[in-house]
Amino acid sequence: MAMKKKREGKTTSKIFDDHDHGMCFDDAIEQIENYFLKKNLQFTPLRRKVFEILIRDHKPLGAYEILEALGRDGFSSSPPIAYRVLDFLMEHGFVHKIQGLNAFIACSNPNHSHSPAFVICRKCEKVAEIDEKRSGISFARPTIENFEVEKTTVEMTGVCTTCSSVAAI
Amino acid sequence: MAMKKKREGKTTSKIFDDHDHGMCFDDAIEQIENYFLKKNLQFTPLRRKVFEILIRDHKPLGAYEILEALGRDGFSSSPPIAYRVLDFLMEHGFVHKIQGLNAFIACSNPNHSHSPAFVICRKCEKVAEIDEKRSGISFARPTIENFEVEKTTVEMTGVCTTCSSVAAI
DNA sequence: AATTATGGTGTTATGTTATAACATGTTATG
DNA sequence: CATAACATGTTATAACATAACACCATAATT
Repeated sequence: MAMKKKREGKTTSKIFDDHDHGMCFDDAIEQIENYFLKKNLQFTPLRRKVFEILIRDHKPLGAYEILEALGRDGFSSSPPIAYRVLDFLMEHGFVHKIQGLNAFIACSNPNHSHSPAFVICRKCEKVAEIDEKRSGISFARPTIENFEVEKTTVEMTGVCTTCSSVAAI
Repeated sequence: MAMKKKREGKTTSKIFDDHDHGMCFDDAIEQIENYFLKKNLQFTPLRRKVFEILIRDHKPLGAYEILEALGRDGFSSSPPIAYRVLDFLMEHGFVHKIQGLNAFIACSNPNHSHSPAFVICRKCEKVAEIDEKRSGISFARPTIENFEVEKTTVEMTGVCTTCSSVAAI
């Protein structure tokens, strides 16, 4: 059984790590707890674990990678388990799907805009979530005649400076 | 064997059909022929057929739907056939992949911007390709510090007025 | 002309991602 | 208590995609 690809990063460009990860982790957990409490939603052990797996790695993980991690931690690891929890967390904005990678990532700033954009390095597969202001682009809920936009997906694929400085491909 | 979903449209909102399809078809074929000629690329029967299937239906088709159509027309219908041709046509900008649907669509305006945006009705699954000016959003090749953007994916999912006027879900 | 390289297509097998359908337990509500 | 709503578990399978290798045609090289 061969693995398709590795999702491993090397060192990173600035855009990918301009934050204090310890704080990010604690903050994120606290935020999601508060949110669930306020909304009367259950932050069950399974949901917590899935979110922790994602926020801990702080990188996009495929559903089956999450399942493996769940299995290692004593949870069930049949596919629907992951997909259901991921759907739930996505509904509430704490997880996003990176379409270009078929992978999932914890939201960097669940308080902020809910029209995030992602910058994806196709070499190291690191992903940065940016908001409108930072990206210099405007895309949230544009007005389209005869159409009600509910969700906007923006993904920018390319190469980070760290990877481009390493080798040419 | 159950089908997952149908990709069938009903009547449409303006944004989805503001063009003359007969002209669109002929134009598109002519454009791609000229392009291939100019670039010294082979517009083989298989490539032509795949493009025709897509431009004829003028809606997103899954790779396996394309394969079925190829099979009906006497071509091989094993998966790599479709994926290879689709990759080729995408490289040259005549086909786009709709990430949100895992489907492929012929490019509406191969001459224009190569940073298209797509408007996708989640009910009828009709897709419209729009360019920056029309969408009122700006996204092509934005400048991101420490990152070289190569490709930008923009997909707006929602409900078209035709579908929203039919029923509430 | 023979040789080698390149490009396009065909085929088998398998990898990877995602969902349907149904079962079981648990908590909230009438 | 009954029942509804929600959360998780399980089996099976659908849907999407690629690896690896085979074959043939045409072009470039010797």
